[in-house]
Amino acid sequence: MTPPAANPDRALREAQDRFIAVWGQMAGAWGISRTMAEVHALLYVTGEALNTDDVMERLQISRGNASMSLRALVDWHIISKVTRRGDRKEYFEAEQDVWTLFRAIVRERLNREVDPLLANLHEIRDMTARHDGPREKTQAGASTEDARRIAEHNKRLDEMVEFFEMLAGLSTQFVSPSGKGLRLAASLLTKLPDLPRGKGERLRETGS
Amino acid sequence: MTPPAANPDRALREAQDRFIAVWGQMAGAWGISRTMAEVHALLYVTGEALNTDDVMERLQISRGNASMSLRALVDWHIISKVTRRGDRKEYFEAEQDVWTLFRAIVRERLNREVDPLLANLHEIRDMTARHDGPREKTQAGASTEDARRIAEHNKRLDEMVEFFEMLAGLSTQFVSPSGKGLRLAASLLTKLPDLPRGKGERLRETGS
DNA sequence: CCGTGTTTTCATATTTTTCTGAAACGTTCA
DNA sequence: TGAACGTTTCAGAAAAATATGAAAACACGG
Repeated sequence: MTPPAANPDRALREAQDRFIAVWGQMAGAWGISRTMAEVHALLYVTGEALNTDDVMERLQISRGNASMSLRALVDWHIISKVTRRGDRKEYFEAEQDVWTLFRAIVRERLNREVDPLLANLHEIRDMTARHDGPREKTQAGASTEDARRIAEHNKRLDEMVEFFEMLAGLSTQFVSPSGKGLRLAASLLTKLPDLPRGKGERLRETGS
Repeated sequence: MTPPAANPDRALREAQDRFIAVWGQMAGAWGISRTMAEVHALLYVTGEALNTDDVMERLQISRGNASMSLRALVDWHIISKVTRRGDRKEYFEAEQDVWTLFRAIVRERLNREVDPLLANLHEIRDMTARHDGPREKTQAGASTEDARRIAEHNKRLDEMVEFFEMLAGLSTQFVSPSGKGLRLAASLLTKLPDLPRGKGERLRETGS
């Protein structure tokens, strides 16, 4: 499956290609398209600044596709445009620090996915806000039963909102200033086995 | 866009539908298909145990689709099969604790995505292992230049491997025993502003 | 304001993913 | 064993996501 590869150049090229393929498969995990991931992989793994034609050629994709993908990656802030004096072409290079890369991805997904989700959850929660207390019997029927079901519904939503707010807050820490939160995460790993529960700090209890 | 909804039942139903829609949009983020997410949302938001026909009807999907989705969700361990005495139908109910749900998802993605990725990265790293040191000039050409490029390549891969090993380790903590790691994460949030950097702590360890 | 080299756009084509529905397959109970 | 019920499978249909490529839009230098 992996022929020894005679000379260094060949080995390097093969390793790069394989990295690109593997990274491409992770596309789903990053929430980007396969090709985008491959373009990023190429830029990352070569460490060079490449132009659209380089990318087209190496990845065998169309100009339009390359252009779109590169732009999207720039929007994601994980590659950046580089211009060379005396050369009208635009070059692109990938962020080389893995942590920075990861931070950018988390930040972006936070903005694109978690924030909107939270907004929606809040709205949804409000839809049944007025109905939950032991209020008047809005209709004839079993208002008590209704109230119970709605109360449970609201509890579920509240828990979910709380959870995602926690997640968003945590991610923001991870992401913001200079990524110090991340280092923390790493250090956690090494000293976690016996975790330092700060104080009484129960965060809920969610009895099913 | 959101009519006040006269009676409680109606409000509840609308809130549920909207939750299902919103959750369905997050499907990509969880790495599952839209319908799967909707089915899960339905089970979660109603809090009831439903059978295939209930799901088909409420979501307006085919039997095959419902069956597939339910099974996949069971495989993901985020819903479970429930059998009722004296009823031949199979019912399904969703895990109601958000943290448990999240843990299940993380665990699953760890197994399905991160672990294979790490295996691949290691293999890829090995492809250029023999070429990196200031070794013999395998071929005629500029072996020094080759060596430099390969050394850089290896450095990039090593960093990436290290990163994902950290991530895998961290996630495992998050996920494993009884989710104690998660509680920790939450508490972090509340006391992070001034983070407790342990020591010089360069993350490393992880030797393959 | 042209000419040349480059990038962007976008309608159309292609590929991939997801869904459907009906047949095949189990199970249980008389 | 076989009728009644229920679940799973899967080939083909439908839908969604991606890619292509040629034309339009840009950007300069002259």
